[in-house]
Amino acid sequence: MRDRKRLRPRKMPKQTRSAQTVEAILDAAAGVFGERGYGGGTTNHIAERAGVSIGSLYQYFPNKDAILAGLMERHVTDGEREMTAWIAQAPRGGRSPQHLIRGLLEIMVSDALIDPGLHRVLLEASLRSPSVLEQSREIVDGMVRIVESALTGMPGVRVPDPRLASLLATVTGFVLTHWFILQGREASERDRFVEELADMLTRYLFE
Amino acid sequence: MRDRKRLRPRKMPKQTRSAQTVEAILDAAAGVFGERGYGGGTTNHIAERAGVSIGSLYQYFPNKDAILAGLMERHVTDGEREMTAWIAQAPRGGRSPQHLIRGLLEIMVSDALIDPGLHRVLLEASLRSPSVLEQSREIVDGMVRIVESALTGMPGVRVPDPRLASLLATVTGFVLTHWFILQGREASERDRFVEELADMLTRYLFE
Amino acid sequence: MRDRKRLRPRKMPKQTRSAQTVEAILDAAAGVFGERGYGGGTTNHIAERAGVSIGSLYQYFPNKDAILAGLMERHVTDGEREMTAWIAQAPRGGRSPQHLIRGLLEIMVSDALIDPGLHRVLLEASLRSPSVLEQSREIVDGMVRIVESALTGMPGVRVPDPRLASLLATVTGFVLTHWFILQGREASERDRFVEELADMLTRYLFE
Amino acid sequence: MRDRKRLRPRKMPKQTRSAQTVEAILDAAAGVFGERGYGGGTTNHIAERAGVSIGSLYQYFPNKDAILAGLMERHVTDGEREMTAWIAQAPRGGRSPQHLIRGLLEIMVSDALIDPGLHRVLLEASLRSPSVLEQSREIVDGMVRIVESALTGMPGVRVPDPRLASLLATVTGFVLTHWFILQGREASERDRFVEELADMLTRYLFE
DNA sequence: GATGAATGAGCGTTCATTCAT
DNA sequence: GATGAATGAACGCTCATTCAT
Repeated sequence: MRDRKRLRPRKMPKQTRSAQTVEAILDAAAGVFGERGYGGGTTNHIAERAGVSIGSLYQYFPNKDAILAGLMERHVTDGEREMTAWIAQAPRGGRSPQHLIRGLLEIMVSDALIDPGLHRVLLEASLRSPSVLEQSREIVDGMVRIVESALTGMPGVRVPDPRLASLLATVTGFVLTHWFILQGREASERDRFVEELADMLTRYLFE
Repeated sequence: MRDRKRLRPRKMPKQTRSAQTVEAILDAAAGVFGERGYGGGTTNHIAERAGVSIGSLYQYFPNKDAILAGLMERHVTDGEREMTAWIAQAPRGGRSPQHLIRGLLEIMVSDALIDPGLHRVLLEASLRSPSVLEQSREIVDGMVRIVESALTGMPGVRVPDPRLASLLATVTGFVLTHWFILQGREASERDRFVEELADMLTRYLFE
Repeated sequence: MRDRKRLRPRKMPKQTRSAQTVEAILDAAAGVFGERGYGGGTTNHIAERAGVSIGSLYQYFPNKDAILAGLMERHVTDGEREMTAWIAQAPRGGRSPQHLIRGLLEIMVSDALIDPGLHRVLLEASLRSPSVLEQSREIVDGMVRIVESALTGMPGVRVPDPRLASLLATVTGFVLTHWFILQGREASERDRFVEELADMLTRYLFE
Repeated sequence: MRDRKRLRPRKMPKQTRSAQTVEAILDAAAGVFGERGYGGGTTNHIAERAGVSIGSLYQYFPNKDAILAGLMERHVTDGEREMTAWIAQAPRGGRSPQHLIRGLLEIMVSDALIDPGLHRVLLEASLRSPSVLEQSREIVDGMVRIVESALTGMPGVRVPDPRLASLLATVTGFVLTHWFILQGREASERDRFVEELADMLTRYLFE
């Protein structure tokens, strides 16, 4: 219940200046959390780095968790858009399922590589706070729906329950790519790993 | 450097009383961390619940993180033993690879079900603290080795690189089962999910 | 390294309110340390006596030692000003060297008499913490320079090395007066002692 | 009143083994306090370094301060013996007062040089604890008596009040040499300083 | 709206000392 | 006598959050 606080920003900034402030705070928070973790990054650090007063920060975000939620939302939107775009254009190229899947995995990987420190914090947060967990669940659900709709109508699909299969495949892709990034291994290893993962998912989903 | 603090217990308890104290502290910590999270659980809470003074707690554990590490180690030992035992006895029954894999997944699941709250904290900690991450990496490595040795010499293995395949399959099994448990879904769903996961891994590993 | 923490105040108080807060903290610290010693005086005691929250205290002083350093600096500034003023006006009166020296000693004595407990703590601190020792060394250096410039150009000076003599005489005056005060002896004794000390220093410095 | 605890060792060790234990504890305490200061050195450290259990330590010393007092007493006895010996033999050599005084100062200096860290702690303690202050006052009194008896009957003494002069001269010698040592300056400087100090005291005491 | 000084509950941890074994 | 596990009051200090200006 303690964690059920509101996570929405306090005001929907419609004016340019407000939007810029929010953006500056989120940028600063990404940096601070990425470098020092969630517990190690203080709201005062964030405000200072954003160039606003701590009072202003609390005018836009009701509490520290809400900053994290804002970060998560902003971060995830791009990823979803990329995935959708990839799926939409893929059939046109007439490429193999394996190619489709690899492309999705690489979107996830490059997404996580932008700022591994921040990713670690976002994952940590989804374990720590029920409300953030809820949010991350919605994100995964969004991705699952994208994948499910892509699967539907593709030739050679072997799984009897597309919903369950989409869930399993998506979560596997999502969690495994992130797990790998957080290990901090080298780029050469990473390609081998992604390739193998794509192979596993392809064999699972297609005949 | 800050995270490189010693996580080893301060003294190896040789006397019965000491061993009981350590055990009581770990039991209490499992409860406290499981209920309130790592950040929310205080060392004084743990000591109180364990029925020892805070001073005694710090006589056995140099800091809060070390309690978590102790918890992790204790928790993981049982799991590894179970997995090894299962693999050792499986061939005798002449069962299918699918059956072997399902068994391993179920060990992981029941392991995580004992105390989901604690599991959440252990996962969270491995994202938060490099030294705990190191420890969890060793744990996964241990499981990977177990799986790799099981794979070697089994008929019908299709993967060219058993080491990589073991890593991928083990991590997938480990992370996905935990991910699922942490979602708090129902038992009926869970069985379907584990079955599907076993199917995916079997198709990946075997012809 | 542990002792090399910053001792400077955290923020230069520019607003009136802040300056008052800093002043209140220093006043309270003088009282608390004087009564209970450095180790016996807690930062919470100081904050309470100052009528500010412990958080505010730490907004102006990064740690406990810094409060002591602030105290030292504030305390010493007055003393130096008095000594300089005395030396500047002394020649005008055409008084004897003995008179000049007695005056300086009496400034030191009355300085120490304002709050003997605080003086004890300041001396103690300069033995305990290298950084405070550094600060006290600078203070002594300041006094030595004042004395040396006074000595230069006075008639009847017999010492060949004015720098060394100033150091010896100043330290002797400073340390001995403080030592005497800390003995807690009576006022009548004190006058005899200061007189004798002045005699010794005069015979040392002048023909 | 809090500081008026008993500082005497709990038992006068007449048996060899007890005496050895006490000695070992004092040796260990000298090392620990010298290296880490009084506050930084714990009784457990001392016991460990002495090779005895913490329980045994408290069998011989009622509290931490008593260890310091024991250290002070042991340390000072040698110094007094040396000073007495020097004074006793000096007249035989028919040496100058200046020579006598320099010898006394050099005893003090070499005394302090044996372990400057420990000396710092002993001085600090005499500022911190009234009971240790009392003890150090007795020590100084002892030295003053030695000096006074030496002064009596020497030719060329110019001071009218030998008791006061002995006090002033002794304290000056004692405090200044210690002050200088604690500055950590170089040996060459030290000789100049002691010479000058001897000069000052000689001019003060003798015609 | 913006500011930033002020708040204070509560944290992890220490260490002199005791006392059952 | 000797041991060392156990004690627990008390410390310095942090930081999310508020609210008077």
